[in-house]
Amino acid sequence: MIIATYNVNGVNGRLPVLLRWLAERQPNIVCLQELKAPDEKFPIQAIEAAGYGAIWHGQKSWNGVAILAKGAQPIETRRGLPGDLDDSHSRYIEAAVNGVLVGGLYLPNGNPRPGPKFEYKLRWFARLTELMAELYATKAPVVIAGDYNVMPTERDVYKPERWRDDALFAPEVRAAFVGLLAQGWTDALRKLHPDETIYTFFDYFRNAYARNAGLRIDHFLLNKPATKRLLRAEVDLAVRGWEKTSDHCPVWVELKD
DNA sequence: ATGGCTAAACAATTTAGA
Repeated sequence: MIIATYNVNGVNGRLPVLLRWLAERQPNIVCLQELKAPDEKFPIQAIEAAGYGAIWHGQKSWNGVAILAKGAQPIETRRGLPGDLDDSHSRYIEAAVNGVLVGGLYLPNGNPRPGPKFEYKLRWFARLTELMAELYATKAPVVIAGDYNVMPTERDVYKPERWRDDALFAPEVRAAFVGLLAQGWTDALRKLHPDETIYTFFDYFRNAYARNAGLRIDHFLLNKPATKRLLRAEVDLAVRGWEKTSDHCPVWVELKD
């Protein structure tokens, strides 16, 4: 079973790229982020025509998350991150598909730092940490995938010194990620590629993709039952070179069926 | 270091991304 995450950066603007990638990769489950569309503008007809059932939580202009399942309807288990009724951002959705619990997240960017956006990022991360402490204990496989907007270590940044004070690499944010790992979660990409340079995002600016000036910010965290089934973890780098593509690459793991 | 690119909401610029 292939489970993927893809920050599409506009699900409607990106639809041809998304459909081509779905056809080529044939993932069983897909978490999408940055739909940038309200619920009624989600392209459900095209996604169903591609063979996928879906649930989604949209928002006008920004954010927005979805979960797709090939030949199945995801069973929604949660929509929105608990812990703050005033948080109106669409950044978390969760579903059960074929015995696996999948959470798809779009963690706040947090720039500029310092400032209210950075404070929001830290609060959101703290709420996620609470939720994931509960989810970790689930007996079934749990996969929390998405755009975490954090480079966990220096090797996950093309030029660490330039990002030192950025909200994606700040000590508080990296510490929060370490806090998740301390709960027991496995960073799937890093576990299977301990010594490789892995990037999942390349800025549209400055020809970043061609220069391999990337960041690793899209992650898969697996609980123990999921980790036992982990076979592969890869980045579909070539998609970043397609026409009208997202600034993020699709990322995926394969779990033993 | 800086400025550069892209999408969406709008209907020419602004906001946000990372």
